[in-house]
Amino acid sequence: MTVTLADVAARAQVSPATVSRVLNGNYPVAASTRERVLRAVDELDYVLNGPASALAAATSDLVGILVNDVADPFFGIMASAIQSEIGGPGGRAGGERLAVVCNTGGSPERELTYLTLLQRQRAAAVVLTGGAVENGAHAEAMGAKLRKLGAAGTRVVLCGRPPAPDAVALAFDNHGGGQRLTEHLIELGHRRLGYIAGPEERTTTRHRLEGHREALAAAGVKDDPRLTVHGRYDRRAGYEATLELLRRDPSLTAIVAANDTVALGACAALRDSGLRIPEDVSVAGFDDLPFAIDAVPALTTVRLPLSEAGARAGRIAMGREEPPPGGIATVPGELMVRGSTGAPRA
Amino acid sequence: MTVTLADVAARAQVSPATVSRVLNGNYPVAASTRERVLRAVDELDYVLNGPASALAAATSDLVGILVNDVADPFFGIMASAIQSEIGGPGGRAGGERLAVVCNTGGSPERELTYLTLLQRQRAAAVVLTGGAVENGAHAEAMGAKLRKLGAAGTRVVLCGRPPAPDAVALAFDNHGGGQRLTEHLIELGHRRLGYIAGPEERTTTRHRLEGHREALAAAGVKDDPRLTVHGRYDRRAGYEATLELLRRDPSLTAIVAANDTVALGACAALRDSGLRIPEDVSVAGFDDLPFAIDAVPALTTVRLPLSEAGARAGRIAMGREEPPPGGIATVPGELMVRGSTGAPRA
DNA sequence: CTGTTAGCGCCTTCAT
DNA sequence: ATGAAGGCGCTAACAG
Repeated sequence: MTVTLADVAARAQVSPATVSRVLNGNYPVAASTRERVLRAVDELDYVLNGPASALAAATSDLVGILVNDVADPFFGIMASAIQSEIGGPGGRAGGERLAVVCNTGGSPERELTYLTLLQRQRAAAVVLTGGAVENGAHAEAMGAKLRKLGAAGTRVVLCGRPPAPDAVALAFDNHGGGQRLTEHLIELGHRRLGYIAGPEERTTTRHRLEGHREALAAAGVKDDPRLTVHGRYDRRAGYEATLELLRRDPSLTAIVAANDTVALGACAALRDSGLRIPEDVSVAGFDDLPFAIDAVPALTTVRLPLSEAGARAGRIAMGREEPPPGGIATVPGELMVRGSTGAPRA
Repeated sequence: MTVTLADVAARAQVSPATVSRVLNGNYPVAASTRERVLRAVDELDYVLNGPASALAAATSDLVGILVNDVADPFFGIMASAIQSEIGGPGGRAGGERLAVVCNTGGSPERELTYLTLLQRQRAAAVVLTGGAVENGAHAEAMGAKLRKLGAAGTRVVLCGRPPAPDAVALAFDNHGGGQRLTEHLIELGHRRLGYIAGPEERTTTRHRLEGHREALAAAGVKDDPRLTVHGRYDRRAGYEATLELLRRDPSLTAIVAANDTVALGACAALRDSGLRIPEDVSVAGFDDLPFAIDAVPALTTVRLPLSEAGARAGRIAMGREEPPPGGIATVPGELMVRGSTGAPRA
């Protein structure tokens, strides 16, 4: 029924092994023979059987990419960049590798489940993106799983995620970025700053928040715990948290959001409350997603090189670039000062 | 070295066949036996070999998703929704299916290449998203490829893509949406409308543009060809096209953009030109991506139910929902009137 | 450079 | 309800 390698071999009058060699191109084959084989492949419209090939060779052309949610540009951009680097020569059968994108929704259980599924597929590599959940038990389970993957020959790379044993890590400098952002606001003269943080248990949330607090402390600004509100990393959380912050302290002059999406929600809440940005309240985000520049006024934020980091993670995962020394690199963020922040009202 | 099914069988003191049956759960096994097997699996930390399993069973747990670029929320949202529906029971070994996301960049060649790669993987299903390129030769090659996939047992679903033979299609009503949008502007009193279209050869571009022209014709507004500019589906194209349109006709009072991203670029260009929205020039987009509502003023656009359509495509691809009658359904868009459109200046 | 020979690890009739 | 046996399609030594 379906055409197999043996059929091709018969038609080209060579052995199956030779056909395999031509297809994989990792072995010398006479030009004339190759020609004949390729013609037979074409005539028979033969398509290699991936599973069979993977079974025999004990490797596959699949690369796993774990994200919270591809619908979120933060992850979509990284996934896209990773993917752009996993193709190319070096692999089996044409060097084309497929990206398996897994939406974990940030759930530790799903992360583990997907890693097992990728292990089952004998994935060539796995890239985990975004912050991790802080939970001892889970961290341990995760570490064990990553170790097993590594032992099975799957390269593991963390992208925008804090370092972990047994994995190469490209970590974003969330701490430093958060710090510089708040320093910027303090320099502008702000003293009453509201902070809309992400979910409590995530590393990203904690690091950005710690940077913020450090900047406050360094400037001798007292950190009023009532001015920090936690919520999810989405627009609605930003909207509601802003209303809450305004309720708690109508005199605040700036709002720092966990990320750009949250910041947009904050802007909407401020507008709906009749407050001008930045005349009445300054707003800052984090990430510098594409839409940040189109906010009105344009959003002051910390630019993370998502695309560059993703591409690099992809290359490392493919063994096309050396891992950073010690297996860990910190990717800095860049403060982007735009129109949404200004001097506080008098 | 690596634990195999036989190892599990030995430890549980049953035959490999029994272990297989327990793992796949599609065959009666005594509760006590199952118990023993599962314990052995656990103790040995056994992980099924996907390729071997796929080879023997002649099916895989992979589902292909073709997109232009996951970094674009338009595609990211659909990919995310599709993915959310491909898991669940019904499949092999736990029913978890993996999504293989393929960035085609809109290139016909890459589309074909990825389809071959998915065919090679014996993918359980493939969902193609977004508009198609209009090109006879390519359409034919594509049709042939889809037919082969279908013949090999891979379910093929088109999502937000015009119908094609041998595939179930959920098509967006780009034509109708484009038409209603322009009708809206005409009703507001606009007569000089600039149109920023997408790339020439794409179905999405053509359908939206035709809807626009039809609305113009119906209202007896002459369609000045100089007021239509083609460009890519990105912000920069919108920016540049807007400057070009303003150059060609400074008297225009409205700009209709190919999509929301392009519309943001248009807004930026207008602001930079010192023009107010909508007092001087109205702007409209298409898609209603999440950021559209946060534009200032909020963007009038046509809402496409990307998430709903993606979810439905995913269910159909998994055989969990009946395909629409005739294999074709048209998904309507909804006109969202917001602040970026208003009456033309006097 | 090419053919021969064994599996890779699992599923699935066919018996029992 | 369980076991035995063959083969899924390909690759990787090993010869030649």
